[in-house]
Amino acid sequence: MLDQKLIRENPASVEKNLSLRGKVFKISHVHELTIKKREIDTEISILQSESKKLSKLIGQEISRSQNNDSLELKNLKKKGNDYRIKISEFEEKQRTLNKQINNEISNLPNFPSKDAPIGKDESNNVQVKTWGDPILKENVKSHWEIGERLNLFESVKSTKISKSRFITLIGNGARLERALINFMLDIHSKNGYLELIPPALVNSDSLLGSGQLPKFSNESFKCSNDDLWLSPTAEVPLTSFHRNEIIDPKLLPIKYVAYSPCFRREAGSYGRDTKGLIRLHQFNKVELYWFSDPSKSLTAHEQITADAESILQKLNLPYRLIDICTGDLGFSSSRTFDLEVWLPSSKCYREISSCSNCLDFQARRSSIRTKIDKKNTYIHTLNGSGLAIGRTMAAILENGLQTDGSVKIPDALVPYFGSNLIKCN
RNA sequence: GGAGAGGUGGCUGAGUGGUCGAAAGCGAACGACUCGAAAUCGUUUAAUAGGCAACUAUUCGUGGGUUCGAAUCCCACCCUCUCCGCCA
Repeated sequence: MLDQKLIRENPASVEKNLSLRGKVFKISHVHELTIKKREIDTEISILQSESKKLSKLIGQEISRSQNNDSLELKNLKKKGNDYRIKISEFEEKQRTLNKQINNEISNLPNFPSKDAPIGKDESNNVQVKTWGDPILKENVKSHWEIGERLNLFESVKSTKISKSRFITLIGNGARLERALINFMLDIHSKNGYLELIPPALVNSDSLLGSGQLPKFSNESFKCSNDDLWLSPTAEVPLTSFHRNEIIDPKLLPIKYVAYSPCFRREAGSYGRDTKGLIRLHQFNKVELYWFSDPSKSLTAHEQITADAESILQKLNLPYRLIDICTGDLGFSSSRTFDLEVWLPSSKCYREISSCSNCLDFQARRSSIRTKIDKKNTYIHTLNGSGLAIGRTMAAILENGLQTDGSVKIPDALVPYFGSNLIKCN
């Protein structure tokens, strides 16, 4: 959520900042509404003040005179009634205005950071660095072919259970998934993150707080009988874990690592990544999350990204770091570094982690503050996948494929998986 | 799902129509006493919006309503707790 005061006082700078996203944002309408609201607020405040004084006077009058039916009292009450009617008229207007303003502002995305590369879409993203040596061989089997051959997962049967884009993990596939989750949780815990397993169902306020609602209701699954949604990412429950709180500054930064299943409708992605583990309606993810002192979120952003990278390095998976350009930034983010892992079969890097600094955007939506110099100040929130489990498995299968069709398990994962090889039957 | 109880400031908890934004206690901060500390005493101690400030307004789960005036009365909803039932 952008600062309403800023919209009211400096609409030009708001439009200018938003336009970095490569689209035109017209905020003149909200701007007018905020000014109107301000006038009405003042008007109401004055009326209430007078009405309050009058009520006190009536109270004093009654206790003094004992005559509850005097003409004077009747006149005073009549006057008070006039106030009440007038005030309720203004309040009606105020309610409508508030609704309109909230609607419009909660649909506005965060400002891109000044440090983010300027660009229109993903083609303008900037590669910052690469790590490891990508395998460049012809005819490398895709991870779904490998998985099918080794009987690690099953998608056709899963459409019976649910529909397309769901998967059932089997045997070593299930075990590898479990090993990856434990491995990542352990590493991050050792690095100072507190482990959480949050609810997988979240209410509308939670989705609003982290920025998935109101704009992206189409991208999450909704429970029809309740105000509950299947959480698309642990970022949602983690943000709301501290919603409506004022956090003791001594506790900052708060760092959480959370395992959670993630559910996404993937509307509009028909025909893309239809096979394998890359794009599913349900997938597992280990998420990193920081509540940071506002003055320290830039270094926090570097740290959270490095923490996500450390998993790829320990698994010895080649990857690159991408600085997302202003036009490709997610709704709540001011700056995002994507980690993309090398997939030999498609000879390209695929997103496996997204590390974002949302500054005070989510904190304002969720009302999460801390005391700085005795003033309540919105904290900064950062999130990063550390990592998406399914995509990590895909990368391990393709990068670890041996000439005999077996798959080598990265050394660091062996203690978790219990074997250094997935053999062909 | 059935029956009951309840949601008040950082916490405990009083308050059933009129200076109640709210007693009291705890906690916290500051000061006095002390070489220092404990104890004691004194003062202070909610948030939000607007304003440079004085101040004004709002907020007693949420949203409506009654009234000149609502923490207090009415309606709806949400949540929590206890017991029973069901259940991993």
